[in-house]
Amino acid sequence: MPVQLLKIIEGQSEIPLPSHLQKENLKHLQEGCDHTNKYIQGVVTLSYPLTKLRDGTDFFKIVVQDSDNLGSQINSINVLIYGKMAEDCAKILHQGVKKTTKTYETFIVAGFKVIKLPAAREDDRHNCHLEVSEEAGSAIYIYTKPRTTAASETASVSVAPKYVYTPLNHLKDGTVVNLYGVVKFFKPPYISKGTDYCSIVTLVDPSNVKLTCSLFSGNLDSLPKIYKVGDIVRFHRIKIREYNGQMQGITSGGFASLTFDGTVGAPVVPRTSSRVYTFIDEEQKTVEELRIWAASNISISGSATKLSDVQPMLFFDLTCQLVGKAKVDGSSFLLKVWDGTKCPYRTWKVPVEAKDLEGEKVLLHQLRNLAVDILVYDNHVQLAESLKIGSFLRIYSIHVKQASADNEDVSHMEFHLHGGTCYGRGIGLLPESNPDVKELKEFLESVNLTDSQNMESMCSMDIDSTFGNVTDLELHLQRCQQLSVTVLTDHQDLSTTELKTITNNAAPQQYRIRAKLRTYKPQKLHQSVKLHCSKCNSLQEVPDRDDFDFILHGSAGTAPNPELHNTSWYESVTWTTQEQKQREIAIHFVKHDEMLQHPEDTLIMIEGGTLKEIWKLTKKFKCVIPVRSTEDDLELLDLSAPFLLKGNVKYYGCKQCSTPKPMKNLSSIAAEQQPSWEPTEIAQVLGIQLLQYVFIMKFTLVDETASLNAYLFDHEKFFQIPASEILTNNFLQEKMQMTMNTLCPPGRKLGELPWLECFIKSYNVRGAMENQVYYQIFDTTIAEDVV
DNA sequence: GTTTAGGGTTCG
Repeated sequence: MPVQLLKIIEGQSEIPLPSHLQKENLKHLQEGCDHTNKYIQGVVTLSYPLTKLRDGTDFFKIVVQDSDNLGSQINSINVLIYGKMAEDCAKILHQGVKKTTKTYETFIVAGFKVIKLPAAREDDRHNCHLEVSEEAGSAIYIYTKPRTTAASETASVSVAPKYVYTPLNHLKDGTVVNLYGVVKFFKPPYISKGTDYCSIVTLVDPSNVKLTCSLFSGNLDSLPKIYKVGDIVRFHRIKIREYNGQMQGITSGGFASLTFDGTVGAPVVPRTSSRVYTFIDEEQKTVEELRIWAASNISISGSATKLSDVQPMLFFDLTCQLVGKAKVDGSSFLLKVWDGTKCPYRTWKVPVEAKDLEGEKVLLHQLRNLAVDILVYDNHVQLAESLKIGSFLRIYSIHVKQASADNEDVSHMEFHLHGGTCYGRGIGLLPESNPDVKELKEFLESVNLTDSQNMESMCSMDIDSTFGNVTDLELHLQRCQQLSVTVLTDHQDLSTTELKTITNNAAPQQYRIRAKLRTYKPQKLHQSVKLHCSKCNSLQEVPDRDDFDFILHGSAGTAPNPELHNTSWYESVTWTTQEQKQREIAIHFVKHDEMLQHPEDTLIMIEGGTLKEIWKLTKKFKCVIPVRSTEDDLELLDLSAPFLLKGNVKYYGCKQCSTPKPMKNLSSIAAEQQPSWEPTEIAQVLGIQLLQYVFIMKFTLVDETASLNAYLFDHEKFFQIPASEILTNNFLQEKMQMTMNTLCPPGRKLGELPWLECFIKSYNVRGAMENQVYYQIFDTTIAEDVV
């Protein structure tokens, strides 16, 4: 960038220094300190002729004296100016010298690099010198006093210092800094609600401090070209502000960035839009060091998903080629993409009119079994419309949703890119030079399209080979340093025990361990939910809806007994259905203070209802208890059926340990000041031993010394998801699946699995022949940032 | 010259 004369100011008033700059005393200058927000002020006591270095760079040397500290022993410093700036500076200074005495020049420099000289000086010069070189950024201000010239002027010239980079734990509010960081999270550039593109980037560095930056630019190209978590960025002139008690970065004037692949060993080639940037050996070293740090401190999960690997109820990032696109309606847009692999599930086809579909018809036909439809919504539509057929994309956080259409008996997979930018949801355009694109292109070219009948044999590229360049050092660091995906909720003072020691010891004992989750059972997570009786310690499967339906059918044969209707504590309504086989239904509304309550506060008992009817009633009423009539009282159904339905949860009682009591015991709860209708309380008055929903899983844990199987027995604490709600809540199922994918990412080598810190206890189980030692995980939970 | 967003998944 050419050097510019930025400002000429009349009069003697203030020098227009940026507010973040602070004056630095010469004696405080030290090599290696961050002087990004400091300036040195003095007078130019000596200037040498402008010369050229051997490589043709202009070079200008001056001596600056700190006039406020003349008495100080060291009050001068050499300032070396390189490049176009040297030329401009020489011009201004020498012009000034002609008009006046040189000591009238006030010289201010900011954004310099402090270089320590090899030997101590004998004179009054500083034992460091300042280096400033050519590039946009920091500045030199030269101020000429008015009495010496008719029109005094302050000239500011852009100067490139050798940049100083601030670690993320040293950021201060209101400063403008240069920094390096590893990308921990990012949102690819999207169109903001203002006038610019926006990209959100969260960085970390070895100080382990995070910084989230909001980057804005009207020019897409000037935002950092980040393609994946783990990329390394260098930001110049980012403004630091405090927001909600945390530092935040935001683009300021002159913001510039470089982005590097974060892979250890990959060439250090910056991605940037600016044609001119500084990049020297020292900076290459910084990038390489950050890569090694990141390899063991940043988890890169889910980055390698291919269409052949997708699982329902998951969000994933897909690197793919665009082969078709179509407008669907105002708020959604269709992208047809492929990555050469075949999705193992039936995938949906979004109906669009042929005339609206853009793309090569022949290719689209050839790829009919390989390309998938991704429907993008809302804010992503505009970007999607602008994409060119054939381009390579990374689509972030696609939602895989299992669904079935009314006219289909088999479910299919849908791919949605929902509106908003949560979790980095968005579309990124990858250049052909991207290594992942090169690999993908090669793979796509190897796909034989005439073989489309035999697509099932096609699988994703060998994941091991993708990670082939993981060095021994990196593996070692991973073993030593990687942050755990689980955390302990107690006993933090206990030290870690190796698995081999544990398997050699007698039970019972408690241990803290650090291990990786090699595999777990059941893989189908819904199968991990069981019912547990805390009294007899039995476990049973959660009855399915057919069991309940069967019991309801059986009890429908018993007609409601009219003598039991309308008592002191409930009001009854009955009717007969108009179906072919008539059915009598009675609903008993439990009263409070002899009054009926709002439905959402009311417990009802129902006789003769079907599964569907009962389910509908649970939506409206606080609690539903299915009952049947006997000669002299209402009673619960068989305990294979839920004795209570509340919200989404069916509550069951233990057949062994329950001794059902009369329903009228409920009236004691109804008489409470504000009946809460807690399932535990209802169970208690009805003589029911309540069964608890639990997750039971078997974790195969390994460390460097051994492997052992530990059971997870969890109501809610480990996953932070209530086991009681997982079966009826699609969202929670997805959350649990994602948690397990983080703990045990599919298709990874052992070295790439994250660490888990857990407590386990060993215990003996008496078998017919001998004792067996089992292990159970306890006082452990998923780390906060995992899901 | 200011604003945008300010990470933490879902209407479809």
